[in-house]
Amino acid sequence: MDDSQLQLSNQVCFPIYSVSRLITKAYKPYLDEMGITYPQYLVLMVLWENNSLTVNQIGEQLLLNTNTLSPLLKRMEISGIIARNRSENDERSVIVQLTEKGKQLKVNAKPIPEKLLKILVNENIKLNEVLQLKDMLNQWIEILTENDNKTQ
Amino acid sequence: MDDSQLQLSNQVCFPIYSVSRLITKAYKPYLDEMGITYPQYLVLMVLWENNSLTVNQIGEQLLLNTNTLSPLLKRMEISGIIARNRSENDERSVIVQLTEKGKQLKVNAKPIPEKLLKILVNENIKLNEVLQLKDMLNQWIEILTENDNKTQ
DNA sequence: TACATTTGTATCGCGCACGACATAATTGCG
DNA sequence: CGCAATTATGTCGTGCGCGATACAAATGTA
Repeated sequence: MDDSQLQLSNQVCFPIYSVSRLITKAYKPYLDEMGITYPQYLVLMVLWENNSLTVNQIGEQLLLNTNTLSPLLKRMEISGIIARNRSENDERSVIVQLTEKGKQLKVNAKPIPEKLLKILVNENIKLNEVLQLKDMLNQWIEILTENDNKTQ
Repeated sequence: MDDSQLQLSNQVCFPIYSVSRLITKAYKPYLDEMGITYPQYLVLMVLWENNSLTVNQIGEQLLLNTNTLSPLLKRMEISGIIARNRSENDERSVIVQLTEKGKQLKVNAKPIPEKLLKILVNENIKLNEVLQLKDMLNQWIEILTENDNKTQ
């Protein structure tokens, strides 16, 4: 393995880091109108599909721990888009549900994915390349999650 | 364009966000030994190639603004791996340089890229796919940076 | 039934990111 | 030259991410 290949992980990891930040920035103008942030948008996407979830269940889908989610959900509760209630079956669990306002935001959010796609797909980057990328990233999520579990 | 394609941007953006965080986590055990964080590692990589740079020059390479870099560089100065000095030519500029300790860290960092690559490349993800991904991400950086400049 | 263990959530502290804004040095232009 | 505009850096406030830790509820087990 030559030196350029040894540096390859840097040559891939840094672009992922940058693109991730740039994507969040690209979403911002649309999310600002809705009064939410990108991580809050992710939470909403999960809740629009599953009206009622515990904090842990949201965390499993977004790969986030409660030390990130708890304050984030508290902010979302304060802005009136979700409600949090202790489960009656299991007093440890907190049930997160959309408020009417939270449900309504789905309408505002609908045109967002297409707008982003129009930025990301062009004459140089084809749709099928994006699909390939998606599959590869999902494989990396598996690998890296497993690696993370081993390291802990 | 059908509904599944409309959701495609979400299906790509979220994995990028997750993989970015998981990669930072994967680097952590190695960087912890060196007493640095992932963003600080990025700064060091730039400085190992260019012994003396202004804050802005580092920011151009890492796509970070001074409101992120200034406090980050201050922490790196406190931990003794870089030095910051006002330029004599232009009193506005701050010259960032590696200390002896900062230069030494390059030796410790050398084996890291290979370790990461061993995690990221396996029987399912081939090296040439990673190279393809790298090119695509760099194109996205261009597109998204341009988009960001337009929006500002 | 006692008691250790596990589970679900939350708090704390620190280090980013970044928008908004401030300040001083330099540059450009009439 | 004089002064507006630009440039380089920095501060402040807010919102993540996450390791370490706390704590109460539930579970398992002798």
